[in-house]
Amino acid sequence: MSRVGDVVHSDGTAGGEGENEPEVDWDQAAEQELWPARSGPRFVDVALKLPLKRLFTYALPEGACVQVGSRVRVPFRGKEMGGVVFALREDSGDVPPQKVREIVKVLDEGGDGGGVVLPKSLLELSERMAHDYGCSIGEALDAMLPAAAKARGKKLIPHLDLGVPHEIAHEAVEKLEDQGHGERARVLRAVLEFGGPMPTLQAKRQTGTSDSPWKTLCKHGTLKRIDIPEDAEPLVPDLSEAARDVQLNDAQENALDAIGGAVDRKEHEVFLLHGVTGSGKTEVYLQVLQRARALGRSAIVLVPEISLTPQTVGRFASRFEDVAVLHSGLTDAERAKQWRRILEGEAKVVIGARSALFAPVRDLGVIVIDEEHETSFKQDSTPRYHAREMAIHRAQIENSVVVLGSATPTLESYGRAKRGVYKMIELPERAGAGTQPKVLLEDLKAIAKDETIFGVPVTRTLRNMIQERLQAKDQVILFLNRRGYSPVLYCPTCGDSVQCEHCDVSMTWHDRKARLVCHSCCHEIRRPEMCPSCEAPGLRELGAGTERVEQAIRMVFPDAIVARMDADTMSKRGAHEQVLQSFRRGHIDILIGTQMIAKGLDFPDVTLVGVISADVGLFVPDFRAAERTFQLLYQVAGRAGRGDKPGTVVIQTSCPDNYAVTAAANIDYRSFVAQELQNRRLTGYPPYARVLRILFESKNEREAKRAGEALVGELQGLEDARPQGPAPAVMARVKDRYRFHVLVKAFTQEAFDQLMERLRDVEDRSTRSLRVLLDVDPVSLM
DNA sequence: AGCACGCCGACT
DNA sequence: GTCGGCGTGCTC
Repeated sequence: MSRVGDVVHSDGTAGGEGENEPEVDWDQAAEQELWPARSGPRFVDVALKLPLKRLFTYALPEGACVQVGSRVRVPFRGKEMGGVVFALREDSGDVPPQKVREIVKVLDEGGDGGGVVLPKSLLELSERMAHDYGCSIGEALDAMLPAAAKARGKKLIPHLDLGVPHEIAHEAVEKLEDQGHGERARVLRAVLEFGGPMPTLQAKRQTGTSDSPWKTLCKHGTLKRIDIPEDAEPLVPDLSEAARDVQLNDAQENALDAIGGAVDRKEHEVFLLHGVTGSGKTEVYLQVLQRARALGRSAIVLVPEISLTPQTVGRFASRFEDVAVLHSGLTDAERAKQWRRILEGEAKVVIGARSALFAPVRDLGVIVIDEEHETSFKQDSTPRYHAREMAIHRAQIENSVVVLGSATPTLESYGRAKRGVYKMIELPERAGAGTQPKVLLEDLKAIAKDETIFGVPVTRTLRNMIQERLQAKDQVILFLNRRGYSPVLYCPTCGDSVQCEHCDVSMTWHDRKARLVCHSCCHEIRRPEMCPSCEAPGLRELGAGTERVEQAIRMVFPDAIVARMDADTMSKRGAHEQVLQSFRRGHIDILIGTQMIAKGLDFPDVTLVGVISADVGLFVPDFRAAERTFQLLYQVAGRAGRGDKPGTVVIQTSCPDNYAVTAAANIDYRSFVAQELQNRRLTGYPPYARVLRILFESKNEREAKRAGEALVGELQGLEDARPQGPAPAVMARVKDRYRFHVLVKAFTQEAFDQLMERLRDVEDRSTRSLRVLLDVDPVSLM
């Protein structure tokens, strides 16, 4: 009997009884390069971007050429639709000939014409995704292909170039700054630093400005607008970090040997690179990529969306010539272009967020998944795939190596590595200068009255340490994973708090905006004069968010330069980069923020990190609550002492005995994982089981609950599977819809497969009033 | 998904 | 008498 955590082998597709079940013999498909055959009617099975789990058969027009993987346009229900050819056939099968219609247009002919089609490996992967996550092949392909794979033709891209000599432009920047024309100054500086014609779009994004600043500068002649044909555009312009090979330490060297060896041998293997923060994982990735490139093989690097900064990208881009960067900021046309470059073999190293996994590179040597534990690798809309799992499948198909890197691996990955399904590689020490920071736990239960400032707990220890760092001209990061001013507005008379009228959550008070905001549905209201339930006046702010922390810190340290970074202050494009740049240049003393600042930032002058409260999220009824708290605290702590100076971390908490908190305080992954594995074993959660979640949503509470009950009833008596619920989801009501979920745990692979077979089509139970959603291996129970 | 068909209740 | 709610079925 296979263990539930071992699902990394390909077991083929589900048995198909349907008339045109998407079953393709890929080896055979590869042999059919010469198509069309000389005679006979020809048909193709096409996957359409619909939630329909079957393919549709179309006739091939006289003289047309297609291959498996060609994109086509077909008539469907009176409309034209895009699709992908999934199989070629001699006859129309069970479909009556009069029903079969003809393809309208073939977008990729393939074959000798020099055209390119989707690589077979990606088609196979789409089949895998459809199978594993219960979606249609069309939906899977839709998630894999760029939005506008159709965009073509060379258009002119507007660029900005200096209209005056360098020195004069420099002077102009300063003049503009003095005159208070900050926006114009920033744009001009950006172009100046770019060192050549800069795409107007990029200039706007980087500086977070509108059209008017650059237009004014053009009018004055300081800048001039020039149009450059699409092709000539540089692809990765921002090479901020210099290219140099770093000397690896012994641990890194061993890691490189092991991983690089597998790459050299063209073997499929998965490595878990478990390295403490600052242990130099990135340098290992880079040299592994070099090994792959030296063999002419390609590579894909997946990073969490938030780490896709110019710094990260620059580090990869400066080391390789042929890099393509795929990030969410690209327009459809830009994305399509990068995709095309990759498809045509021009770019062989791809770096990007989740969906970059599907970049159509050939001869894939290695896939790196950095920060493997990040939940952003799981897509939160259909198809709800996990990029880590799909990466392993792709690597199996293409005989490539996967490197999963993290300081705090998920229990799933750690469990598999421990059992030898993955190869574990440890980097136990910080590379280069940094040493692990000293961590202090401050008990908020024992806090004195004068240690609460404006409702924000700032213990004497934390306060003194901030003071010290300010004097030493070091920098401080203060972390609280909750935005807004206060998460609750409560009534001292009756004890109720203001709830969202559409959701079952307290509304968060935003002082700057002077609005009450629901963080679940974004509904906003003005602050009520009196309590909505008892009509008593005098509603009070309870608890603290980053906005309130900012207020308190400015109060206590009036001379410090304080900046806040959270979803509220970072809405403008480019704002993120701008704050980080000022911080890097030392223009900010104290940076306050949410998890946005917890990850990946590398600032050598930060010698103190304060966690205002470690408790946020600890009591969410989700089996991953402890894991997430630990990861977050560990990552934040890792921001301190990255340079030569030693760092200190102060964690304020009401739960100083909680194992997730203490393990993070000791920077001890092992003790956390040992404890958490024990809990997971006792409660029957991953890695000891795989979980399927079925969510039922309806405006009628009873309807949602009943649908859940019906499903649980049907799933009784299965071996090695345990359905539980229905229970209200962590968010029990959102936008007036009641939400219940059923969790099903499968303890063996066989049980899981059986369950998946039964639940493959649960979403079809959706009606006008009831929404049913299937989530395989959920990362959140919200 | 999106759209047509067809079935029952409550209105000008 | 119709209008319109919603369940059912189909799309090559």
